[in-house]
Amino acid sequence: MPGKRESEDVRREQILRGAFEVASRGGIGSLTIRAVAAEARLSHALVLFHFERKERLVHALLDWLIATTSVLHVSDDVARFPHAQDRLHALLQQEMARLSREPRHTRLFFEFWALGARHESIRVRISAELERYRAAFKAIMDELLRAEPGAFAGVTPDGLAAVAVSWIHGCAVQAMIDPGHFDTDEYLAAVRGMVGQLA
Amino acid sequence: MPGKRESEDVRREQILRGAFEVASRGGIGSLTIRAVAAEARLSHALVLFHFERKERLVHALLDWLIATTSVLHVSDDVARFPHAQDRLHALLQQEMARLSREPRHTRLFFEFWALGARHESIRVRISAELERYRAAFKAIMDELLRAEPGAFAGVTPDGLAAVAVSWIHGCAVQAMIDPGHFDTDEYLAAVRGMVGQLA
DNA sequence: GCCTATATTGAACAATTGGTCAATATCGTC
DNA sequence: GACGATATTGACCAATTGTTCAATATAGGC
Repeated sequence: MPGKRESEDVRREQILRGAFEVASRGGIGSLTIRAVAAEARLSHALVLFHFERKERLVHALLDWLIATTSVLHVSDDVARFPHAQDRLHALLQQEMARLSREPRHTRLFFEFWALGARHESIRVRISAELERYRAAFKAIMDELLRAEPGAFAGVTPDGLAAVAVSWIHGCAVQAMIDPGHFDTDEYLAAVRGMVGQLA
Repeated sequence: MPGKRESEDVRREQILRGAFEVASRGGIGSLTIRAVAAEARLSHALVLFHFERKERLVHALLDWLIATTSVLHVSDDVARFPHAQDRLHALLQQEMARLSREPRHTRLFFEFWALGARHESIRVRISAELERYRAAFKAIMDELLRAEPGAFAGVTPDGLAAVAVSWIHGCAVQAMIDPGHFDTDEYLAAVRGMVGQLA
């Protein structure tokens, strides 16, 4: 009764897409081997054949999620601004646009984030992503402070980078719970006001 | 074989404390009727007797969590600062201190937050809390902008309030995933630098 | 001290779960 | 076209889950 055969890579991708669909629809809590198999139109035994244990499927899904999410990247459009504060603002705008463009990725990512509080292996993966995020902002903050040296005693690039990450993520969680009450443009205007005053 | 009797209020509180302990230890996903009963040293049937359905226990736990969490309150220590920006900074410091003082409450709250993305009843509860939070900051931002009218074109109190909430929550989620890499003092110094420039 | 109301319990149920395994159809190789 | 390797499957298992229910011990009123 076995159906058509397929290569390992194709099957894994097919299963992971099913897993994303299931987890995205009902949360990680609803992610079961059988639900994933049904979504991918496969037998649940085949899912276990390719991923061995559920835990590994979950971990593979996190990797897949990070890989398929458009990672933070300082695009040419952003990089060509001559002033550091303009680049910062453009980067913030770009990231906020991305979060609202991929709401399912964003929500699922935060679910993994919460899961990471209790699972070491997930925590290190998320933590690494967060670190990359901070590093990207720190680079811009470095320039921002170098342009106006000595003006902000005690304000470090690391501190500013952490603030920038807060903007993105705090903004994401607020928009996640009630998109209606959260005005992106108003928010960005306020941030621009602050950044503008900085330099 | 029934054990000692107890009043409804006492039992519910006992069960909810057990539920918090279980959910806080292993996440909402590990919250089962039997685990809660074991934690509270009761039979699992008694838990259902008092809460009828698991769904209601979960919802009651969220209410309990919000009620027992020291809610945002502009204390006298904060209120007596004459300048709005000093009050804002003191309030931010107070809230960040609270988040790290009650890490288990904070983590569980964010788990409910994620759950709210898919459960209407939970979402409205969380959303209401978030709204109260924003309103408290908006009051301060109002004063802040009134002190310096016309200086920030397009910057609204609502926008600034949303930014303040981002600071708190973005800070919380960063500290949640890797407390080691997150320096609270450095963060606050950066925020102070921005707020100081604002007015 | 009895009696009633009910808080409390263990047993039992069906459903769902992750995981194993032998049977089998499919595919590339000869 | 036969063959061997293996991807694929349904059946099966034990554990856990939420929920129901009859039995029972307890506490308060008489």
